[in-house]
Amino acid sequence: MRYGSDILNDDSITDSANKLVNARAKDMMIIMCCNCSVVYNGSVESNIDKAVRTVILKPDNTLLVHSSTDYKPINWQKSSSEIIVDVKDDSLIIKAIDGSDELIVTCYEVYKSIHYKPPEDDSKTIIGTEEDMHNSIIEKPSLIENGLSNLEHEKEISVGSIDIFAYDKNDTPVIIEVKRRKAQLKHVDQLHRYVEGYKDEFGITPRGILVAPTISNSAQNAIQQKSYEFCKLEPLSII
Amino acid sequence: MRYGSDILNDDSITDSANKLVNARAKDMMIIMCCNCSVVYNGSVESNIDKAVRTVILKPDNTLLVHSSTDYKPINWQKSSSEIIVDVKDDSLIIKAIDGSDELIVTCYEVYKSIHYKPPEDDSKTIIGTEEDMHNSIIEKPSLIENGLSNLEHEKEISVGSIDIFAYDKNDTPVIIEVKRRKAQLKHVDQLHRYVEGYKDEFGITPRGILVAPTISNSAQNAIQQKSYEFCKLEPLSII
DNA sequence: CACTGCATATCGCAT
DNA sequence: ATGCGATGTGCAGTG
Repeated sequence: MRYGSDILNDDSITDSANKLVNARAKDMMIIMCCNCSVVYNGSVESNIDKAVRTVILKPDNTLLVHSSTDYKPINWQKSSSEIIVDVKDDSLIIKAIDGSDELIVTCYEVYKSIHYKPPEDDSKTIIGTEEDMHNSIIEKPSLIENGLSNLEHEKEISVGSIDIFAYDKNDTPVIIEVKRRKAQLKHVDQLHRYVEGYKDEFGITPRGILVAPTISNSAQNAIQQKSYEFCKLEPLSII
Repeated sequence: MRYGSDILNDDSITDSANKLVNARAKDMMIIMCCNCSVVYNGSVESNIDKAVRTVILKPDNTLLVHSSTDYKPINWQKSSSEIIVDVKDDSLIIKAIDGSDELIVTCYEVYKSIHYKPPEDDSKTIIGTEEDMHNSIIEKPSLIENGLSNLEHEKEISVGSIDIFAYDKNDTPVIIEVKRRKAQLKHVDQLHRYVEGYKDEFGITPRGILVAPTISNSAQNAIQQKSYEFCKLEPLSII
């Protein structure tokens, strides 16, 4: 029963280790179904007990340990890590070290492995980002309101970078903060910082406009309390 | 050459699909090395061209498509999705639908698969979180300063939840915001919101203290400009 | 190197 | 369901 519920041990630990090292030398993707425990020591410390999991070791040195639930790996190390493979006490040990961050995967049995040579590059085209919203507004400022002029993208002030800066029809400066998802309190905070920073730096009180597809009730309250404005804009409606 | 650089096609698409459906019915983890293209339509739209990648389908309906680089999958759908498996035009199609979010993985060839029954639960113990810092402060307020009293954890006010609220030796209210990483401008924003909110709600001006292992220069400037305070605390030093 | 800010962020928890 | 806030957030872009 090759792919059945009984897990068959294909190789000895030594064989698995040799195959792994060979695959690494050829920049291959490595996926292992194995019985393993994991220790992480970094800015936090974590432990997971011995169990069957999926270990992925990518040619860029990313190391992922996936459990049977969730989007996120149960443990991982980023591509900036150094990989050290070793056999000790009949276990296959994969260490991924990134400065003082250390991830150690100890594999007691390797049940199945997949090794393959990945494509050289693997790109993704994506539409509907916040950047797309910026570009639409710059091209067509009337999406926000009529009469906006002298638009600046990513205007740097002392307390950060304003998404879009402009002047309205009365020549009042306008600070526009754009979000691709529902606007929340922290986004009002961010707009508030830019408005206060601009005031401190230039001595003029600008308008503040939060642009997003929707806004939470408390963010709406904060907007009103501070006399800012909200402007509804859907990321995918403007392509 | 079983795990070599030549990728051997194990099964027909129909066989792969049947095995996949069987494994799903048994709540198994499914990993496939396959030649696939992916389309995502949700709050953004994305496309990736046909190439060899790693597809993981978890029993909780998480669907991940991993490329050969990076921590993040190149495409994915969260566990809240519904999974539909189909065969069409000699391709294996996996759809993961979550409301109006739709991820479609089209597999043209399945080179290798791993199916296994995962452990029932797979927990992780972790030390050094922000919550650990909270608990240490509550147990020993002198980590911040001497004379703090009447500590409240997660005190709710109208504009959010204060990590730790207390009174100092002069009975002045103190708002403490804790971070486990380097404090940044947005964290000063957050503290600022709580301080202003408290002022509006209770008519008393509280002190504001940001607690973190380090702080960025601009955050330090903002702290001083607003007469808040910074208190250095390492997450792992207080266990 | 430090720092800001986006992300299909995800995820937990409380209302 | 809505919404806030942490995350070992990761990661690109900028100065």
